Amino acid sequence: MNKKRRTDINSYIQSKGEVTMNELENLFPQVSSMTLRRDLNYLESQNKIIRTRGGAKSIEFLSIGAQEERYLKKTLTHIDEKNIIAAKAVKLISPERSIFLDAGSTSMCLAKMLPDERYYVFTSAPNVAMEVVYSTSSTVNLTGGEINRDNLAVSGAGAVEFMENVNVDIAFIGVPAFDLHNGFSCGNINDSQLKKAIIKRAAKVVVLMDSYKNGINLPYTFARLSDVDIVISDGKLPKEFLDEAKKNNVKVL
Amino acid sequence: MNKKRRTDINSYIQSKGEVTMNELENLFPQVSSMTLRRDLNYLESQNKIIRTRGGAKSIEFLSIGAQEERYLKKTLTHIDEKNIIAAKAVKLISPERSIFLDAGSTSMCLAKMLPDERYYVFTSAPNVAMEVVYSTSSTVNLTGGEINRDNLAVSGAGAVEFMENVNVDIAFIGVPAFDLHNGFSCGNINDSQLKKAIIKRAAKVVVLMDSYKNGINLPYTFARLSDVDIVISDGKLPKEFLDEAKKNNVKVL
DNA sequence: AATTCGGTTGTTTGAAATGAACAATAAAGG
DNA sequence: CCTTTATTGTTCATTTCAAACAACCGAATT
Repeated sequence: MNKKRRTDINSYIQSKGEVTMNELENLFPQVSSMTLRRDLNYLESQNKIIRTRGGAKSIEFLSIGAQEERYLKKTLTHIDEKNIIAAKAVKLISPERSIFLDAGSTSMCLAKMLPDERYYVFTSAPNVAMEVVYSTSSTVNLTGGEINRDNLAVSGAGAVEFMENVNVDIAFIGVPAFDLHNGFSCGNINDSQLKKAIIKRAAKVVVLMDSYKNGINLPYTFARLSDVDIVISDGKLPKEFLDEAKKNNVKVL
Repeated sequence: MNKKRRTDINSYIQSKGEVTMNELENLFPQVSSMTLRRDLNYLESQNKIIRTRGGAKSIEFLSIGAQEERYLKKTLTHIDEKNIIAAKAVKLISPERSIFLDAGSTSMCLAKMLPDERYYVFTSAPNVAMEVVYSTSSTVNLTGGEINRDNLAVSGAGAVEFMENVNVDIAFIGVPAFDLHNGFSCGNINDSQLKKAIIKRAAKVVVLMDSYKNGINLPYTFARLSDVDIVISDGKLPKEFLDEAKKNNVKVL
């Protein structure tokens, strides 16, 4: 079995949403269509895609209902960068640890990549929580409060209080905006307070930030560079950022 | 175009997850397979199902990954009864009200039926919360705490405390078991405490109970018949239950 | 090096599913 | 009652499919 071909086919389908046999045959002229069909069947058995007449569709794509499109758009922008970041982040996690996963599409990416082990997971996002419950054997805790329609985060007074009483080994914080002068900021006061509370409680603070977030300002600063331990990005951050990080003893991956 | 046939086909697919053409042909012997195929294509164009070779699959179902199957099984047992119950329940709800939706598959059914209005929704289930966020314009509040893998309920001390501070006009409580002697009971102490707290805070308490739950005992009683205002069931409850309900001034739908 | 073995890939082939095109039927409107 | 339009049924050529077997590859064993 050619594993690479199968993962290639899968990523192609995941990025395009669907394929036809003809497409695949052009894409992989070296292999026979029977083999491609076998690959599709395999991927279907793994619940990655579903077979249709003359091709296949991505399950990810289908599972996103019409109403979710607004959120979907955000999920899909810069998806490659987010996958890179999440792949780096998942390496920092080991079983039986207590981890916090923020709300947002990058964290969701990370949640999907978690190996099926037992962790103690805290999160403020119901979608992340469900993903972790389903795909790992972890204990999952969710902060309570009102759900923000934009990023699906639960926040508010209750959430802050909840997080003030837990110890986390490693917290993964999504970042809506960063600016050298104002630090990490976001557009919602509740989210900002929750992030602050978590950063205070976490032994290690890891920030997930794709390079498009750099140079943007939002109203509420929740952390400075000096407050975090590791910044994970996609390798396209400018030199000034890297210098400033080094000055603050922050590792950049 | 026969609209009823198409909605029938759709609900059949939604409840079973998938169909084959043969199945449909047996189900609708009056119509030709070409027509059925046309129906499937139509439903696909409406994003209700996706066509496969020799049949179709529910989109809802696909979004449920392999790991979710355990929960899925519960979702699918007695699905008709649950739909009947949810349909009755949704009639009790009007816009701008503050409502509580319990965890569990019956509540999830109810959530899916909510018209797109603005409510103030409180729930202890992240899947219910997401459904309501996506399909209505409501303000959605989630209780915090640990997620129970069996029923996807968030419960624990935090959840109880959270619910003690809110006012709900109408609470829909799912029931795992009922017995004339021990009242409504469930198998988890945390869930039981949360249900108790909600019943205390709700102006009107509505219990969603399919008839299969009658005559079963579980360790933790969270309410007596006299504590609730309305019991919604599927019309298959025994006379003794109805008598007892009348004695306690409980309406049975 | 030759042999064997497990697994993957290619080819042939008959069966199944599909949709186009046209015929039949039902429904709607004058 | 006739005309028009939409839906449904039937036939049929085309496409897609997987079973079965053959060929191939690579690794382990002799």
